Amino acid sequence: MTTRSRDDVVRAAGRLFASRGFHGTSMRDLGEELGLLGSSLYSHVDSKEQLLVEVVQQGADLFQAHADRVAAGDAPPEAKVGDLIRGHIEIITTNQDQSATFLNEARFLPDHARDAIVAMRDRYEATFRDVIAQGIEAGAFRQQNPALTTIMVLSVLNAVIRWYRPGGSQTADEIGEAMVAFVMEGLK
Amino acid sequence: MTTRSRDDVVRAAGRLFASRGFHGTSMRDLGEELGLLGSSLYSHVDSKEQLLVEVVQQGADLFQAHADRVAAGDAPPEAKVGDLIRGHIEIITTNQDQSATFLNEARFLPDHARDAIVAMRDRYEATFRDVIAQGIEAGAFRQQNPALTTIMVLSVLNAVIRWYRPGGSQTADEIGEAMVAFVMEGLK
DNA sequence: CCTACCGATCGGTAGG
DNA sequence: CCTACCGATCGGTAGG
Repeated sequence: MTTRSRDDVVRAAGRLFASRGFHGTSMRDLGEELGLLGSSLYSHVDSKEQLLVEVVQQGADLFQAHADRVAAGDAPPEAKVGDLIRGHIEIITTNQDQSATFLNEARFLPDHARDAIVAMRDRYEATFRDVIAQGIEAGAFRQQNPALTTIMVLSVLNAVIRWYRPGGSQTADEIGEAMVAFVMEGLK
Repeated sequence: MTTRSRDDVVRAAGRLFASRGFHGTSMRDLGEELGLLGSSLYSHVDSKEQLLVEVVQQGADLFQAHADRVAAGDAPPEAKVGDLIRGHIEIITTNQDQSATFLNEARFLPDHARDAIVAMRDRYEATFRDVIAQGIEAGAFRQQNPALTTIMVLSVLNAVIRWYRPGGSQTADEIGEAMVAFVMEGLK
């Protein structure tokens, strides 16, 4: 094995934070995962907290970038909702470590970083909510409370990180399409 | 403040495990929460792990007892689904600490205890699935995959622990009824 | 990236 | 329930 890059360290941190939790992972655990000593990690990063910040930020960025892309498009609300869902599932299933760390460990972030992540999550939710509200206004969806609907939709989508396993009975795409069908049925 | 009972210790453990996580809670933290030293806790319990086992078990028992009660009744499947949902939300909203610890920290249980909890959760899911399957068979619900539907329904219900706050804009009962309405719409 | 540490904190025990 | 500890482990640093 050759020498490790900073990115290798962050990626390994995501893996361990996702499976053992931030507080359940020691710097020595992380070193072992990479074949080096815990103390050697400090030539790549300043602190354990910094690793958490970066992994969570990566997760948040993936979701936000995707939502911005969909929101900027000119598709009708119905199509946008489908794209939002498909993208969300794709991100979770292909970036499980960052997604799980973002969804489960963000609460352990230091105050400043946590505030920033909460703001991003709120903006992400707002994107869903706005598109759903537009669909209601356009008459494509039935009358309903867009805020509550958004929470419920994201609950189902986020829970996928809890039960999805690559190589399981359903592919990531199948799950995405099942989620789209499920949500569309609820919206109309 | 008078002397603490073993039950006080378990309850306080639930509070801290729910908010800081199992690995983010030290026995000294827990002692402080109760106004005594960490070492004094060992006159009430054998280990920190034992506390986790008990809190998670309490959570699991609440859900399971409720599901068994509904399943044993002779109401039609449609009514049973509503009762299962209402009870689930009521347990989460009135036992937030045990519910959060059960839902978020069970993965940190020692192997033997975790296996038992996973088995209980599977049985709980099976109760939902069976009632939904009965509803489909009876023609009350549309044709669908009961296993996938159950996962999605429980995803929405379990996520309530993440956003419900007592004294918020919606009462626990209102949330329960909103969940029943949402799920019923999806089932039919 | 390792050697060799540091002070702080961890879960837990003996004895009262 | 406290006093007084224990060995192990924690995040992190200095110096090479």
